Amino acid sequence: MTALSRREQNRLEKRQRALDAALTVFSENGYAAATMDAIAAAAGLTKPTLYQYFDSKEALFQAMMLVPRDTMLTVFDAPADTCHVTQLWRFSWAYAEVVMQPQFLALARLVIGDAQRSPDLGRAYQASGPDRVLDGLARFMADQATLGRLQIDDAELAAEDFWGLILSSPRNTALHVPNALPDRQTLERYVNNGQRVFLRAYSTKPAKDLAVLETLIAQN
Amino acid sequence: MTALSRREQNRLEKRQRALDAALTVFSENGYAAATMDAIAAAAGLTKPTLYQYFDSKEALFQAMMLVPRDTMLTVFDAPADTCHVTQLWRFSWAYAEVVMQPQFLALARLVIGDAQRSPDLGRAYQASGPDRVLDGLARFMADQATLGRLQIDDAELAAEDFWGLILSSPRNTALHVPNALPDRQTLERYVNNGQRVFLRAYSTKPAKDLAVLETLIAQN
Amino acid sequence: MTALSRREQNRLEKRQRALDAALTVFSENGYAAATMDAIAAAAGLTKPTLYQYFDSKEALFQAMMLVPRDTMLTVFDAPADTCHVTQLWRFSWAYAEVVMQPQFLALARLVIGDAQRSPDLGRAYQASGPDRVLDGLARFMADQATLGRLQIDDAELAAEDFWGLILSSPRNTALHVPNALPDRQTLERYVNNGQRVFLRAYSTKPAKDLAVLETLIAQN
Amino acid sequence: MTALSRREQNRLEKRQRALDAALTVFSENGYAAATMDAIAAAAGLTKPTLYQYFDSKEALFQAMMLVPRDTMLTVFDAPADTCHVTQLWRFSWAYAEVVMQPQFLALARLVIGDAQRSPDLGRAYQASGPDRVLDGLARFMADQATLGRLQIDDAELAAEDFWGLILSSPRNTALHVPNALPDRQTLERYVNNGQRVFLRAYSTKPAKDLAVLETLIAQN
DNA sequence: TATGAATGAGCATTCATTCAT
DNA sequence: CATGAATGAATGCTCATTCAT
Repeated sequence: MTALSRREQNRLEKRQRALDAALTVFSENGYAAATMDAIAAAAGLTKPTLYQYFDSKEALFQAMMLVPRDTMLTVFDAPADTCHVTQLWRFSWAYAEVVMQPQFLALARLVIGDAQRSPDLGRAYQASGPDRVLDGLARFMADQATLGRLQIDDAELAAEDFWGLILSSPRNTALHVPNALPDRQTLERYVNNGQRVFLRAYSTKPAKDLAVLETLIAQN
Repeated sequence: MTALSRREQNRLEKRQRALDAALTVFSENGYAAATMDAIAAAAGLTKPTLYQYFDSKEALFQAMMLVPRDTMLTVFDAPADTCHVTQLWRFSWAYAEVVMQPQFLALARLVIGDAQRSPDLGRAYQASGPDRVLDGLARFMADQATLGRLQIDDAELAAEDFWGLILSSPRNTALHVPNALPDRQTLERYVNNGQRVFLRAYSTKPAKDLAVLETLIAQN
Repeated sequence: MTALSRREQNRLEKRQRALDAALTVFSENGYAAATMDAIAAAAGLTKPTLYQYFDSKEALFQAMMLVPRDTMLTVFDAPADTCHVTQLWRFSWAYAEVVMQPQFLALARLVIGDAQRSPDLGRAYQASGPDRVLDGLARFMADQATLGRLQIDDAELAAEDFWGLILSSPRNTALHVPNALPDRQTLERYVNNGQRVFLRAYSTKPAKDLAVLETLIAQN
Repeated sequence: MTALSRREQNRLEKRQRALDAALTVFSENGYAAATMDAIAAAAGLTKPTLYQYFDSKEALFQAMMLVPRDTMLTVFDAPADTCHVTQLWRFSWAYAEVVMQPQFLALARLVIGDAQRSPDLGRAYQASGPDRVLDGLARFMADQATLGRLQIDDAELAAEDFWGLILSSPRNTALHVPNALPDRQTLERYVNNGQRVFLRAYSTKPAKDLAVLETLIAQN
């Protein structure tokens, strides 16, 4: 199958090691303070070898930034038939688990910290990350409105409300204060509360939906 | 009064120029890529003079970061007698106007970008900025609950919900994409919608409160 | 005959390609700025292969420099019977055509540019190039003096005068200003004038010889 | 007078040291192989200080190249009244002494060696050095033709002939073989011979002029 | 006190050269 | 044999910081 293996495989593995090392070093030091020496060392490569994989510091940075974009998008693969409360609940946790990962937070810090220096990067991140997730969520909201389950004027705003309710607070704190990730319990407090408030404001049958939500919460 | 002026005044003015220049240069380049030469030039000072005011690059950075914290706190000076919808409305815009200022966003980007490098800074920022504002808001929420106007279990969460609903979305986008501040209309869309959703979920008299809100919106 | 060909031939061809590429790259960039990568690429070889033919950059450079020396010497194959004016005329143009070739000029620039760094190279070049040509020319001058056609004290000086009169000027300019080779007409101006002046100073029958020269010039 | 001295003087002196060091190091190694470290060391400066005087290696190189151009031009300050043979004799030696200086030869080697890499440099050198000297010489030739002392068709060519006769040979050799400058006697052989040949070809009164020349030669 | 002029340490990048395949 | 992939050692250039004036 992959006949050209060995060499090719070796290259890919080293490339990956370089990208991982880059994430570590860049996020610990910021773009300018990160040195290619440090990245090479962290990747177990020599500097010239590192340069064989990436033409420049900037190129390595860009490549590293591209990696996790897609990951974020896998978040919203909702199986369409289930009850909307369950779907929101699943989405909430899928997203929370991606977004609150130390690596993801580190990346977000990098993007934000360098937004002024490289606006393209920030724009690209926004477009390919948050915007796409919100799009998916907005489509879901619109569908549920059509089905008469949610009472929604502006699906886009509803999607943003949902995200703002479940994750904005812990994520902001985590962005400011690294190494102080909320524990599971704290995170549940935010995420579950966010869903409750959302349903109170948007559900066409709040009492019933809230009951379903509490069941889901109790089960996990 | 302050007879020793002249010299003293001169010093203070230069110090201020240095701090302003620091904000400009740091936020345009990030900590590591900002040079003391550039800051000195922007302040109209020579480098050694700059060093007379601040012992090191780091010290200047820290000093610069301390400046605007207090500003943020003035945001929540609610006159206690007014109707709660009005108070929330006033708070919303007071906060929005501070938080969406280019300078404030630039600062936040710096804090976030350097959170890993200087965790103390991030922690201090969180404690003296967001946390204090949320404290004030939470106290207000608790009061309104006591007065029977809002139906609130956890005042702290309610405060965070409010903030998450009115500003998390535009602020996040603005953090990622500088030089693309939302115009007034866009900002209104978010802020007004956030208040509506909050009242739907939390008000003891949603219909009435929403009507008040719409009046407020219409008047401005 | 050369039964071991194939392999051997292949090797020789690659060696030649390497030498050609070396001339191109070295003369375009100078010794230090030329990279083995560039030479290998220009030769259509990989670097290790290149190293199989030449032990080092320096060795390749030296080998390349040896190649064209002999070429220069073919210049003075004067058929002894012809009239001296014709012989000088033939020599002039034979030499001019070799010496003003872009490749030759490029080589000369390399030798001169690296004379301090590798004095042996410069010495060898001088000995095997200019010196040998001048030797041949000086012998010719001595012969013509013996035959009573030229009035010569010091044949060596006469040879150098001849060369200085016909080519020093355009060659010096060409050395300083590459990509600005004199066109045929300009070159004729120098070369023909040089011969005229030489005959005026050295011929025992200037009027007659100059007439012959003009005929030669007119015929070509 | 120069009140701003001390500092200013110090700066100028250091700048000069840098330029001298540059000439030494560049001419010993060629442009690419010369390192800024070596130049700084040779100048007794640190690298950053060197960079304060010259923005880049290239800038330093260019500045260094500009220095001696003017020197070359002082060569042809002929006092107009003297006999033309004497004037030519003076010019010959003035020029010979400039052109055969080790420093001048080193510079010429640099220009030639880098002509392909920086054609502008070569062009500028040609224009401001050789071309201007030849211009002066050609004007002199034209004047002498007018005065009936020399028999000249093309003054420009005559000037080039003169230069080609007196100096092209020793200079070419010196360019190829550094550290082997001709001694005074050898140089006299070329320069004096060149003048003799020139007068034989160009003088309207060869016998008389040659006698004058021999007197001049005998006196020195 | 303010400044022009240093400096030591470092960083991104490149290159001649050599293995492992 | 030839190749892709390494690497150690430089090199040009910059910057935070400090003197001498």
